[in-house]
Amino acid sequence: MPQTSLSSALFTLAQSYRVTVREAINANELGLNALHVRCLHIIAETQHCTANDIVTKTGRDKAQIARLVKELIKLGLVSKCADENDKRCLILSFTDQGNALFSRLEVAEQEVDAKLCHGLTDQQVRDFIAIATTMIENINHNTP
Amino acid sequence: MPQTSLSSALFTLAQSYRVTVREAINANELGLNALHVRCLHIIAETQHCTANDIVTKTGRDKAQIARLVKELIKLGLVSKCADENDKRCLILSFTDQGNALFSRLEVAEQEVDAKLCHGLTDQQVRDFIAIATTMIENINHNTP
DNA sequence: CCCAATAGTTGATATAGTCAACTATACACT
DNA sequence: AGTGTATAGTTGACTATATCAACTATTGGG
Repeated sequence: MPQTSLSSALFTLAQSYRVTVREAINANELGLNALHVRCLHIIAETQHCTANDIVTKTGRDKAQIARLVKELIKLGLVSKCADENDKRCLILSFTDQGNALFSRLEVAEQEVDAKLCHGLTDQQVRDFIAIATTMIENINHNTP
Repeated sequence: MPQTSLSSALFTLAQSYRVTVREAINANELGLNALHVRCLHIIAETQHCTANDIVTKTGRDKAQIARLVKELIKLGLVSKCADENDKRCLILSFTDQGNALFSRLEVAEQEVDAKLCHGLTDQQVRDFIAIATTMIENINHNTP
């Protein structure tokens, strides 16, 4: 299955990636999808993370994020509580269960990443991410 | 919007790419989505292309492809006719209209690609595609 | 002729993403 | 104070994408 053009490489990779993550995650019986996982990461790495932080960092529709967060809460992984200073903001944080699961997730992810990067040097992976980031910026910046 | 991990770079890029292609295509009033476009490319580059060729090259569900092809036919871009030797196989080919549209599409795509690759050298783009291709192979090969 | 395999189609359903309207709070201002 | 505007989040309705399973038609092999 040779890949020639940029668009088809991108499209195929995205598709394969989604499928693989889903498999890895289903295999781990977590009942989460790739976007759930991204949310968990963002919550983990953001100090008093709000739903809006997730919206800006993912570029997704806020309705989608709202529902996603609701699911995470329903699953008992995340809890929200209103910010002292601004009651509009609902700060998201992990429950104990969430923390435990996140550790497991990190392991699963490392496996996917390792599989993905097999045969590539660290430098290649870094370059790849850098170029992808440039492309993302190119797309987002001048959307006329 | 800084991108750190491989997974988030990939995921964001795929999302942005889909949105951009859709915009470019809607802007060109073609009424096609990114997967339609991939199908057209595959039909263009494959000698007596069948629906099944598209399935294997895209990795998508055959039901999805069947409906997609049906749409392309309904739009008058593609026609199918049974293979002489094997009447199960329906060979897909462009109509005149399809050919005309495909040319327009190529122009639109080049614009998206150019936008995406702005500020990157040819070598970087080539490397990027090569690495993406390796990743795709890594994912597809040993799916246990 | 019967059987397993293959190409494609279809229906039902699930998942993901989008749009617009809405509530509630916050902040700025005169 | 009260009024307007911006922001955070929620919800409903909808469209688009993707997946599964059952089905038909055809093929090639015993």
